[in-house]
Amino acid sequence: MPADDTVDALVDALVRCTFQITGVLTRIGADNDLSLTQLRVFGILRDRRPRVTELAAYLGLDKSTMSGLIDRAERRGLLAREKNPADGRVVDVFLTPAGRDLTQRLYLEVRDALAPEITRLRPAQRDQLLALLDPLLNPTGD
Amino acid sequence: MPADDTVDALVDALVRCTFQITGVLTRIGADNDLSLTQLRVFGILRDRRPRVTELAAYLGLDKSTMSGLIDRAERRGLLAREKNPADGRVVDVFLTPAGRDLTQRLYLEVRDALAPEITRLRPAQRDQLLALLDPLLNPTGD
DNA sequence: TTGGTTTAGTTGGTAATACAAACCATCTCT
DNA sequence: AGAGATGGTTTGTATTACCAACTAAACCAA
Repeated sequence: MPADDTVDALVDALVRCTFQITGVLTRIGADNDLSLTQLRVFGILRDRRPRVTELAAYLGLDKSTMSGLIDRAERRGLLAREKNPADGRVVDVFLTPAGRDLTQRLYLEVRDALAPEITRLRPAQRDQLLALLDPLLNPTGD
Repeated sequence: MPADDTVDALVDALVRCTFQITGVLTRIGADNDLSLTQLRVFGILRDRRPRVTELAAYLGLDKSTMSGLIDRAERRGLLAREKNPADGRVVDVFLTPAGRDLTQRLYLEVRDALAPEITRLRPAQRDQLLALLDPLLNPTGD
């Protein structure tokens, strides 16, 4: 692994960018009484209906952690559990209408919070950035 | 604020990128018995010697949270407190040699973990990405 | 079909993270 | 000197997170 200043600078920029966005997300979560982790849960449930273990795997958390997280959100009426009819051991998790509303609101808040930074880029640059982030997100090939 | 699909896609990509990198950082932290927050603490102390409140402000945390964080790391000999000679109320925080070593190792681990993704970009693209991230990080002007 | 194993999820125990409120020490300003 | 502001710690509580132990359901083998 050869020393490469650009790689170093990029690692630095990516990490700082990560913390900056995490800060925004944490703040928006806190405004809605949600932790960052719960925010992620809602993000995942937006277009999925996973079982508990799948959800835990997405988030890199233990099953038991997942149980508690779901408990608390369920008590608040934001999501619900349902036994999987095909396999009695499995519990599916999904958003309630209230949870869906909240998720939508959260998404708009995040969008509005990040928009000022994004619109600092010219439209052509936005497309460029999108194209550059893609290979970082999708480990296609390799 | 007009609807703009590119902005939406970019928000999505940035958030996913954030969680992906957070995952990497969390794993590296865990391998070294450090939480993500502690990782950030070490990152900040790498080239600073802040007072407790400054550190808390950087991280967006309460003073009291900071106290505990520092306590635990201090007990492990990774960082130290020192009364500020100019103002008896203030406590400065800084890395011990052991903490400095650990921080350096962590940095290399992060670098190695992110390098594969980065080297998927051609060198010219890396420079481009760096240039595009810059305005997101530095709210110059506005 | 019965018995052993694996899989899915919950429960209980512990440590770390995080906040708020109360508190002590020090500094600042009048 | 005394009142108020500032910087940190302490205390109490909820959440996050892990591990280990447990229960229920499914699978598999003989």
